[in-house]
Order: sequence, then structure tokens, then C-alpha cells
Amino acid sequence: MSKKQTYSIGELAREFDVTTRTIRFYEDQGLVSPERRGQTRIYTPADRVTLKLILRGKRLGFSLAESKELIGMYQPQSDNRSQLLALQEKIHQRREQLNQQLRDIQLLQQELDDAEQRCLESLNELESKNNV
Amino acid sequence: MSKKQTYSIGELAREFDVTTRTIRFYEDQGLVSPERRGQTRIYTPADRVTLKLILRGKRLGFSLAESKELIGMYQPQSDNRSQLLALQEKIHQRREQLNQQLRDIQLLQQELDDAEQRCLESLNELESKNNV
DNA sequence: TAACTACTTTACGTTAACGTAAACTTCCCC
DNA sequence: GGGGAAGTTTACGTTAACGTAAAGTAGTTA
Repeated sequence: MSKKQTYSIGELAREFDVTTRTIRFYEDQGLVSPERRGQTRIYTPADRVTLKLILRGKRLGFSLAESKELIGMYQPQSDNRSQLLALQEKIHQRREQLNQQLRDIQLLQQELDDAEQRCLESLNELESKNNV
Repeated sequence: MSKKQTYSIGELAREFDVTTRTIRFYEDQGLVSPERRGQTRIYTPADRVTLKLILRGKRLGFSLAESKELIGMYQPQSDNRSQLLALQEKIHQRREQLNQQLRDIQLLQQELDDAEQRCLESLNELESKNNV
């Protein structure tokens, strides 16, 4: 007896804190393709994972089209040599971009530290003036 | 004798690989405000740094408005207590968002490793078949 | 059966971040 | 002094990623 877990569009929208419009838009763009019972969309756990991947992609600054590519990467299923090579190239590029992002983030964190420090100092200065 | 280094819009555009239109747009949005000699814009090293910050912000997925805020953070100059406190809060939020991004990136890197691995295996399989 | 609630389609609207085109001025070079 | 090259303003166009409104359906609950 398989659990056959499914979700409505509203459930997923609530879980991921997006609107149903958003989820339908992703379908429109070919990122998910839920089954139907009559008119109504029925989402599988796999669809749910896909949504999760899309949203993570968004947080990382990927466009929907890019996320679509990335998600496609997880099921190569193709035994086409040139396609596999192209896939490797894309993975390589993505990795370099991620490394650049990492460097950027580390720099920014350092600068946030500094900014916070200056902020604290300014506040302390105000304090001591007020306490004279 | 100070070096008084300056840049034209074209120089900066070439250096950062953006169009002049882009740089003028940033000015329109209040992110830089170069001096003028007649009609012509003259950019200082400080302007150049600002541009660099904007572009890093972009790579990190910040909007121009957000980058503007962030850049503003580096010169608080205000001795207004409530403003300093608000600034601290923004820094805090930004830091949390960056941490989330870091986690996302690490996850994605792991998955890229896996994808690359599967890719290699598929290729090897093809090789051995062809060598029979 | 009337009223909710959650779902559906269709379609026009919106914002950000520029692209692109037109028409003009300045400076430099031969 | 006639081109270029690089600068300028003005202004309409474009793409992504949804928002929002209208109008209809399907199940369920008082």
C-alpha cells in the first residue's frame, strides 16, 4: 500500500510562501507539469521537490530559464555523448560562477563586520557625550 | 602634486564590461553623480569604487535600490541615534540573507559534484560499449 | 438552496534594468 | 573643413516574473 501523497496548489503555495499564480506561472513556463483530476491540478512529491529547487535557484539569483536547465541536469537519461559533454561544460561554468559569488559574499561579510563596528563606535560616542 | 586621476564614461564602461547607457542609468537612479566638464561626465576613483560595488551587488542578486542602501551604509556620517540603530538592523538582516545564500550554494555545489559524477559514469559506460 | 471556499481560465497591468534609435555637440586628425 | 570617434539628451521599446481583476466551476457546509 503506497502512500500516494499528493498536494493541492494551495497547500504548496502556503508551504513555500508563494501565490498560486506563481505556481501556475511556473507551469506555464514548463517547469512543472502536474496531473489533473478534472480541471484541478494534483501535485506529486516530485513536483514539490521541483518547486523547492526553483525557489532555491531564485535565492541564488538564477532566472527561471536557468533553474529549468539546472533541474534538467539532474536527470540526464540521455546516452548521447555530445549532450553529456555539453552538460559537463554547463556544470563547470556554474561552478565558476558560484565560486565568484562565494568570494563576493565573503568580502561583503567582512565589510558588514566593519560597518557594524563603526556603527557601534558611533553609538558609544553618543552615549559618553550624553553622560557628561 | 596630487595624481588627480579621473575616468571618462567610456573607460569605465570598458573596464567593467557594461555599456555607457548602463552607467548613465545608474546616475539617473542616484547611485553615482560624476562631475561635469561642460557636458561631459568626469568620474573620480571614488565613483569607480561605487560602480564596482554596484556590480558586485548585482552578482549577489541585489537590486539597484538595495545596492544603493548598502553603499550608503559605508558612510553613516550621521550622529542620529535612531538612524544608527536602523542601520544595524539592516546589517543584521543582510547578514542572515547572506548566510542563507551560503547554505544554498554549498548544497548546490554538492549536487553539482554528484551530477558531474553521474555524467562521467555515463560517458565511461559509452566508452566501454564502443570498445567491445 | 444559499453561501463559502478553493479551484479554474483569460487577459491586461506593473516594475526593474537596461536596449536601441535619433539627433546633436566637441574634439581631434589629415 | 570634412570626417571620425566619443561624448550628450530625449524618448520609446523590451524582457522577466509575476500581480491583479473578472468571471466561471465544483465541492461542502449551515
